Amino acid sequence: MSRSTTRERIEEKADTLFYESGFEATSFAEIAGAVGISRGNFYHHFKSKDDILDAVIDRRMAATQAMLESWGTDVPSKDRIRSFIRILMTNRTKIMAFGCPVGTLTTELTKLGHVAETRATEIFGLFRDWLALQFTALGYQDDAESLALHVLGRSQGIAVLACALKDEAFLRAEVTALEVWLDQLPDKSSMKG
Amino acid sequence: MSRSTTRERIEEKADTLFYESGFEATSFAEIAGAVGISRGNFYHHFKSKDDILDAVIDRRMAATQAMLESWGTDVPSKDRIRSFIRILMTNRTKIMAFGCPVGTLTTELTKLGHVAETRATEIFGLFRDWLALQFTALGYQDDAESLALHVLGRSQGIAVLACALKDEAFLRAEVTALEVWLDQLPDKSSMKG
DNA sequence: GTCTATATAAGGATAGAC
DNA sequence: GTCTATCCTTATATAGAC
Repeated sequence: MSRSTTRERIEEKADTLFYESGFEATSFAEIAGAVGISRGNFYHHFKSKDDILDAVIDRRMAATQAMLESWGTDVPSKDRIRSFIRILMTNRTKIMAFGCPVGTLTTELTKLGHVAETRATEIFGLFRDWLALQFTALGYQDDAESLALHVLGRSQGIAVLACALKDEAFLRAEVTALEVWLDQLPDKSSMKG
Repeated sequence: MSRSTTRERIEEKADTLFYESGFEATSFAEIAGAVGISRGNFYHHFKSKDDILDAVIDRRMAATQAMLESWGTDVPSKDRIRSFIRILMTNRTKIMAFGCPVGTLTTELTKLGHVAETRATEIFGLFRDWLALQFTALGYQDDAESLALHVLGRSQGIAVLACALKDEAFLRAEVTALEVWLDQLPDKSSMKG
């Protein structure tokens, strides 16, 4: 039973700062200040800024995996998809302030031409594959991936615009619209052969 | 008949670089290099980096206005909305490489806590108001703004995900889906009273 | 209006004492 | 494992010659 290590605390604060201020705009000084250590100590735990970015992406991958698993396998597939859509509501305050952590990071890394872009995009891959699994379970074997990307795309659009316009009413209305779309999608899983 | 001034050429190159590399990651040296002038000359035309950002936003506002006007008033409203949706197809190469210029700039400025965020968001406002006008013309007086934001949101989502995944098939499929949604929206403009 | 030279600050990264 | 001190580079911005 160990309390969190310095390395973990650095990852944690960097994760938050990268999300709220962006990767490039976040300096070592700010991370060090947030953790409460000196800049020099920093390099005992990470060898470069790219190194900590890798660690943050690892963290987010693991957190995403854990979240998807927490939504279980014993509930109806539509309820699991609904859990995904509801993230927008649960995290609405942060989303309206800073956008979606996944979308905004990949966008930034793309513009920077950063090598970690590919790894950041893999977080989208986790959501896509998990959603595709749910749509497959609903009987949409051939369209599972398109449907997964549709839900993912709609969610990203809601996050971008809700953040730009600081419009919670828009966010709520679009989440409801997406849930209605899901409700109306026929469950084909019982139709065999 | 004057050829483009140095100031105009700076705005032009800065506009492109801010889009492709991001505002913060773009240095004066890069802009100066692209224009073919020295860094010192720069400050004869703009007093700061924020000053050029203002000019770039002005440019984009004007370009947006001009584009919306170019779509005319003498064609059916649905065709005008379709013109908006088709931007995603027309600009698909750039969108898949760098995302939507409006969405990515507002997102970045939000994270930077930059004062120009509000002005950048006004570009979304131009699209929203113009789209709302078209939906009003279709007879959706009460829902015009929600419908406008729905189209704007869907478009932003398509841009973010197509860029992250570099997936043109996804972009094409979602543009088609949005056009189908528009086609199926009943024209209520003839029902008076 | 354009240039070179320079001021000033900040950021990433390293060395070495404790 | 943490600190202070320092190096190197880059960035914004200014001064002043041409």
